[in-house]
Amino acid sequence: MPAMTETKSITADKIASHLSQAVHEHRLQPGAKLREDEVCDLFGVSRTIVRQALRSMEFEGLLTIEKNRGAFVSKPTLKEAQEVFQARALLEPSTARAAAMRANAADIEMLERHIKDEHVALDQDEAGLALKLSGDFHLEIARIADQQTIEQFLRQLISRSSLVIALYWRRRNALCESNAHHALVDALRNGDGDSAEELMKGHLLDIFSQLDLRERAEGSTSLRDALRL
Amino acid sequence: MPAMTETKSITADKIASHLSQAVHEHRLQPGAKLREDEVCDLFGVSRTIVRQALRSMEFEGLLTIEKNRGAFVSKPTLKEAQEVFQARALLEPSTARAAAMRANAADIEMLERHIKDEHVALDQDEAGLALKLSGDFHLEIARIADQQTIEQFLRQLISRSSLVIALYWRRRNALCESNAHHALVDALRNGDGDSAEELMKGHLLDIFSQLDLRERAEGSTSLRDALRL
DNA sequence: TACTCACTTTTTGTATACAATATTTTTTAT
DNA sequence: ATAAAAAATATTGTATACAAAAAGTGAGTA
Repeated sequence: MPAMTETKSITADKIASHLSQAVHEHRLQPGAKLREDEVCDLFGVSRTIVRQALRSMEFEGLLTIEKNRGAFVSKPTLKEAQEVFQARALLEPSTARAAAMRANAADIEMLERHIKDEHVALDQDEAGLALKLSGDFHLEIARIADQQTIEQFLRQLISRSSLVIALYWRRRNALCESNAHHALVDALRNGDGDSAEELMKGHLLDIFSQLDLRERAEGSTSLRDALRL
Repeated sequence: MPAMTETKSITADKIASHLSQAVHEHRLQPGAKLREDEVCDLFGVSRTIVRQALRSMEFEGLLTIEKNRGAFVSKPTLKEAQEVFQARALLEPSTARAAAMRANAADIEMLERHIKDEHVALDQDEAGLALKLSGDFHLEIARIADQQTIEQFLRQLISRSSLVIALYWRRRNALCESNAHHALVDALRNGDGDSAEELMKGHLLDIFSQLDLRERAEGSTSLRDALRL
């Protein structure tokens, strides 16, 4: 259990956070099963805590728990995929506008660092990490907009987006969005709410248009490998 | 707690549902504590199940669980109240539009029954029940629109709205919204998406404008809490 | 009276034991 | 050899026991 060492209090939240990261980075693929005992061994806690973590991930939409069968990484259907991006299209543009009105220098700097990290990840062929960072970028905008309720919904939507992308993304290697993110940061820096809103709208449409609507084959992964523990 | 007799399988969901209903109907007020043992006795299950139920209600925003202190009915702050209605304003109008495009005769009939039940509840001075039914009306529209993701968010938002209303509602006895609901049903029946969207937008603004935005005097048990912080 | 400190009781947090269900393996019959 | 049935194993679901923390109680003191 290398990574998880000697942090005295391993809480359900931390376990959920680790597992979520693995799902976001596509090290745990949709359909993968998370056995309770296995997670217990990896983190050194009892099933009580692990079950809390899994349950919270179910609420976020990352896992689907089937009674008496266990917890599996969710496999969003096509309809769910569409709904996720429809919901994002309703929430994010106006949030971007609000963020443009509130962003300060520190916010802008943080966003730029985000984009830079994303580039680094892509250069190192860490597509999963880049995807995670890209999602965080969107969350960061909600944080800047100071809209906690929407941020909370967005967290769920972005989690599900990650699953959708794992299942339906057309070109695995080309995550070309950094341009859009750059333009968004420019709009925020200039306090240009109109542009920010429009750019976000277009950006979401752009992502959605790159999804492949056919059903995808499954992949299976070892839990231990996926977590790199 | 009349109903919970006999049923062989008392699941966490059912407990959460019962408790949620009580919160929605304002029989359980914001700040009220839900002791685990008490709920156990009421429903005749172990704490394991009760804790699941409480946890799920926390995710929905109905409860706030404080470590080592217990579960309390949430007390949304003013900012949260505003955020809830801002989020609803983003999600519900376009959902109403979509519903207008899809509603069939059975849907319309169900909505009309809803309104009728609401009237009956008001006539019998069951303001809490009327409020619950009013929330369900909004959820029903999301169901008709066939937008499960948005429906799920709306469920949380309406739950929180109920708490907001418990804390910030101006005139306790006048829940005058049935007119707005009637007009909405008309628009849905006519398949008039534009009207449905506009009516919903206005309806939400109307509700929000009836909230009292001053901080509320604390209720019975909360003095000790206030001093503590 | 008002306050504090120690002690007792109550309540929540976690681990574990046991029960119920699902899965896998073995056995048996055709 | 294949397929069905049965046993064995593995995994999840629930209850309970114990630990840790908070809340409550009361004696003692200024």
